[in-house]
Amino acid sequence: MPRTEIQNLELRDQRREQILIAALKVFSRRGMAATKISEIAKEAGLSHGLVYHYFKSKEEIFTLLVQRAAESAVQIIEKARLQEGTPLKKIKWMTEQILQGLSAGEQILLFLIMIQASTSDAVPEEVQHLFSSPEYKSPVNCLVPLIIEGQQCNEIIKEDPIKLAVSYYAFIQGFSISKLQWNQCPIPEADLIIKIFK
Amino acid sequence: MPRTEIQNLELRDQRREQILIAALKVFSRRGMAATKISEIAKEAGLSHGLVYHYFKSKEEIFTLLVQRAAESAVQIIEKARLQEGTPLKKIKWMTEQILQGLSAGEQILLFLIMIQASTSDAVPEEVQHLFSSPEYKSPVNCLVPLIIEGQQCNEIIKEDPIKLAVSYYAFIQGFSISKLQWNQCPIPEADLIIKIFK
DNA sequence: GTCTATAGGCTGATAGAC
DNA sequence: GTCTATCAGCCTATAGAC
Repeated sequence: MPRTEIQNLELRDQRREQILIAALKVFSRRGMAATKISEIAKEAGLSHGLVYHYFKSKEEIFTLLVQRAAESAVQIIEKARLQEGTPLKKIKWMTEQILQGLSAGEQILLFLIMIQASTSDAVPEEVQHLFSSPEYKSPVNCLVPLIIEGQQCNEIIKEDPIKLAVSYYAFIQGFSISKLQWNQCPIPEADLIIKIFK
Repeated sequence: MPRTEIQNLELRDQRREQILIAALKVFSRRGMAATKISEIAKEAGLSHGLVYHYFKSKEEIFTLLVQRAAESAVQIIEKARLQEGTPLKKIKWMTEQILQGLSAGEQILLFLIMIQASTSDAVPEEVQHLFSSPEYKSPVNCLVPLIIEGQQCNEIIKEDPIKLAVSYYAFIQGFSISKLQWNQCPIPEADLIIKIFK
């Protein structure tokens, strides 16, 4: 009995996801240029030919993953804003979520691919456009309003909010890297980072 | 009149340095794998053949640069220890030096190549050995004694010194990346970072 | 849908002329 | 010391069998 249309569509999505997850793993450790399609295929447990059946090119896969990572970076901030409590409480909550996510899982891989995508020149044009486009909501920009709110209720020090946002995000990105450099490295409590706002 | 032996040696060193500086520029923006020898040659203003006259391979150039970067990372900490004042004053002085160095010059390029070398799997074996060898003095390890000193004179909070060192270094690395992502990004004062020690 | 075989292009590295 | 021409190997992407 042949597969139904719906089953085929499900299989298709499943395979695509399988390849994307494998690609995320390899890209985040080796970078876009050094990653070979054969490595992605091997990680996903299928032939390299099949990868090209589901995706047009290596660049397409990379770009897709970067878009996802960018979305998820902004999402966590949006989630924080919906949280109960004062602005600083929201930031603390978010920091806890992020630090926890860094400890395990693929959350850290999304961070790493974002760092690679935004710091390397050796990425597809589409990715470069993504970051330079005016619509692009950078995590720093998303964070600024929350910081200003905190300043208005005297919870956060009266310092240039952009400077504070950049510093905060630098911390987060720095930790992702530290974790990669030294997998067992101790993770600080959210309070330690929050100090920069006081 | 032919060149003397000494002039030849000078020329040789000069050319090597010229190539190394060009390579640092390209590597730090494109990574080890995505960098082509022809790009290094072009940046240095000479033919690709000549690069191979001075260096055995692309990997050799990359490894050399990483070694330099590793040395310079530790050097700044050593310099700080020789400074006058209390431990926290020394750390503050060092932070000012680093933040200033990030603003311009090739100091930031050394940071970036260190980050690449220590976070990517796509680097020469020698580089991987460098970081995993027991003799390797990581910046975090070099910083710990200074932090402990500060704790002993009640200048620094009684928190796991390794955790503090990791956090400090995470910030520094994170900031290098932020600078690359957004060249005009505001630079915080050293005091803002020092807060994590209080 | 999935695989294997292979074309085509690019790049690291070398050889040899000047 | 410096350059240009060239080789050899690898990797992306495709074609075609099952």
